[in-house]
Amino acid sequence: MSVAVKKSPHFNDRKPFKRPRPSFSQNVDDERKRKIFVKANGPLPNGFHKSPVDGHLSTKARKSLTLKENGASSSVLSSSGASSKQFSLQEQRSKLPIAKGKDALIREFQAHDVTVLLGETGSGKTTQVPQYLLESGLARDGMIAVTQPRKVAATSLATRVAAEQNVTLGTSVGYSVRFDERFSSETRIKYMTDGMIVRELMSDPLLSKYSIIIVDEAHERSLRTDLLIANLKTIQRQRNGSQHVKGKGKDRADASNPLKIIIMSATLDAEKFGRFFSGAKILYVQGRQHPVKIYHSSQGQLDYVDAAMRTFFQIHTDYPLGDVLIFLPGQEDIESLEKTIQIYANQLPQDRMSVLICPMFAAQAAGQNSKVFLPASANTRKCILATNIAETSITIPGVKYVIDTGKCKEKRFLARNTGGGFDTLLTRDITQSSAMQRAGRAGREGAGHCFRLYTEDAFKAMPLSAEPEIMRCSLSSSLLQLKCIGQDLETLDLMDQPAEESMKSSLIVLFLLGALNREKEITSVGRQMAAFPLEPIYGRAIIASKEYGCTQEVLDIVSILSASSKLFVESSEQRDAVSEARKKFRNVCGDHLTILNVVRSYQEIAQSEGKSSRKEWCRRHFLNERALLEASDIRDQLRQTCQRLGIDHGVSCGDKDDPVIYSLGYGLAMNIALLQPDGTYKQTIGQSTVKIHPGSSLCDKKMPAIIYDELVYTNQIYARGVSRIPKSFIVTLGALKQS
DNA sequence: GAGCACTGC
Repeated sequence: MSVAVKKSPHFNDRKPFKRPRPSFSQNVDDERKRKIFVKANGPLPNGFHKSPVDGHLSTKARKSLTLKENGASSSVLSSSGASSKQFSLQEQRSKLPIAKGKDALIREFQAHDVTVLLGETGSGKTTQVPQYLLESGLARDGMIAVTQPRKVAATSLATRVAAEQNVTLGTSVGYSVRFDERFSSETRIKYMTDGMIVRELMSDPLLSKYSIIIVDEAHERSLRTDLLIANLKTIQRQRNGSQHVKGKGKDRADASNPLKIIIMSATLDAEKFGRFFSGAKILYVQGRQHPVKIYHSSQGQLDYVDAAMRTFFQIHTDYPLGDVLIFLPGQEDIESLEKTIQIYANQLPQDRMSVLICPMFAAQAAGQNSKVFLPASANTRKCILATNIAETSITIPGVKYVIDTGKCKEKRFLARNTGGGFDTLLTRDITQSSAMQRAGRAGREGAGHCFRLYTEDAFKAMPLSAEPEIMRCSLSSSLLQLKCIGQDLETLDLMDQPAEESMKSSLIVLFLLGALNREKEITSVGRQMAAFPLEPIYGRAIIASKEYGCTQEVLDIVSILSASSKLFVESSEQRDAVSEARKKFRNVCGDHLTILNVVRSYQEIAQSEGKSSRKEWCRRHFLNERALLEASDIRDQLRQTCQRLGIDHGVSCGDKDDPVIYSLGYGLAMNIALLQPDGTYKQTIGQSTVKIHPGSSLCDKKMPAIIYDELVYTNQIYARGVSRIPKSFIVTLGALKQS
């Protein structure tokens, strides 16, 4: 396996790059001095074990549990006719760290209404606990919901657990995510996204179908997880409250339907969940991970891209075969590092392992991203340059070495008192839990190494975990949803309360959109907006499209805008070809109608051509077909909502542009900027000077007035998704606002 | 002339 390499690489000193960069030196001693790592002596940082530890369960600073060994097979499984494959699944189950604590766990779940279960990766808690609960009968006749922040997690976990239960997916074990669900009346364990169950709150405020709700990955503190947890606390009080009051309890319809809550989280921040649910039992399960040796840089690295490059070649020359995963904040750094590594790799001696570079980031075309999953040819080391996409969303096999720059990009909403605000997208230091997660990526298949391009002191200075999303995103969508079920952000018992400015700004936004009245009560327009699974601004645009007779067009545009994949794929290599291909769809009005042109052209192709020529057409025009396919799912869903609300989704304005712009204008009424004499644009609400984003079709165009989808601050404040709008219409909108 | 982490309904 291991390949002998010479001690010192003979790289020449040519500096083909703009960035000032210390190069590898040419003699051995110098090179050793330049190594930027010290071996980790003493205790490893939190969360890493030098050797795998067998699972056990313990309570911290509470009475300890007596552990009972559990038999190899468990009684819940329908064992009749179990195949050998099934048998080996059971064997695997019983070997999971959590299996030893099974009986103790069940006892604790039985005794407590709320349990906080802390477990490291590989403990098996997410797949096993729901099955333990089911077999113990604790769920009674109700369902067990297991919530996940991500769709893929929900579906793949359900598939796994159905296999372990030896049932067909969708029978007793199922899942429910947007656009995809598999469950039936007999479903007892349902994996679902947290967004899905928050939506369910609107039709069933007590979530009465579920007798146990397990909130997984709670430490991620996603917006929807936080909203769910807050609601669960009140729901539990309502459903269980009367239990303890004898006599009176019988009057309540739901007294017979108590709710158990299990919060699952990584180890950090445990106490906080415990405090929030006073009286919650906190349990710990140890995980099973291969050991990862962590090295910290002996001094801070100002130029982390350069440091990553040097570290990569240090690994490449000194360490045996195994792929390297480098975490970088964004596309720009990835592309720059890709070039540098490639140039040096080309100069490697013939007898050395060769290097295969795989860049990976969300905006990249899907085909390029999937390259990382293919095994590299013999004697080749894969070097994966990735954003945070590889931290939680995607697991790459074969990674043995991780290089962590300690940086990531973070989107943060800056609320304004005037209503709305803008997003910032800036590079910042990661958190300790993120650093541990990144390091863990080296220990998926065997022992690994993680090289941190920051000092141990810098690690200790990092915040433990990320600030909850609710503290740093726009709240208008959540506020509207809460208003629908008679709740308010201000009165809801949240784990962390968002800043007052942020709540105020979202109130103003919803008021200006006509979703709330002056008394902060939800209006009928507001209810309609909330029915759409969209940002309120786009819900408003659809409602306005009814008046302008262009619902079909607005649905087409809004579906693309709310798809998660980008419509236009990035390819830095063929920038000219891309802009040439894009010209074909360009509409003078701007980006929204350009999108509409793309959708219409694609629909034409889709009607007459087969799957493969559709694909080819997209490739030729540098379009991301995934975005178009996803948008078509979203459009179907929006059409259903329209139908429910009595909006005719088939109404079209044909080739007219103005009705579409006007409808969008209703939603984007706060997102208007006017051209200044000096050629810049200035917001009509708020004081900021904004620039049209270079990716926009209106970039460098001078329009008297524009509407935009969003503002993003990077180096300047950029308006993205821009269309021109007649000044006279702004007056109309303004007049409407006052009425 | 200049750029965009990741989710979710």
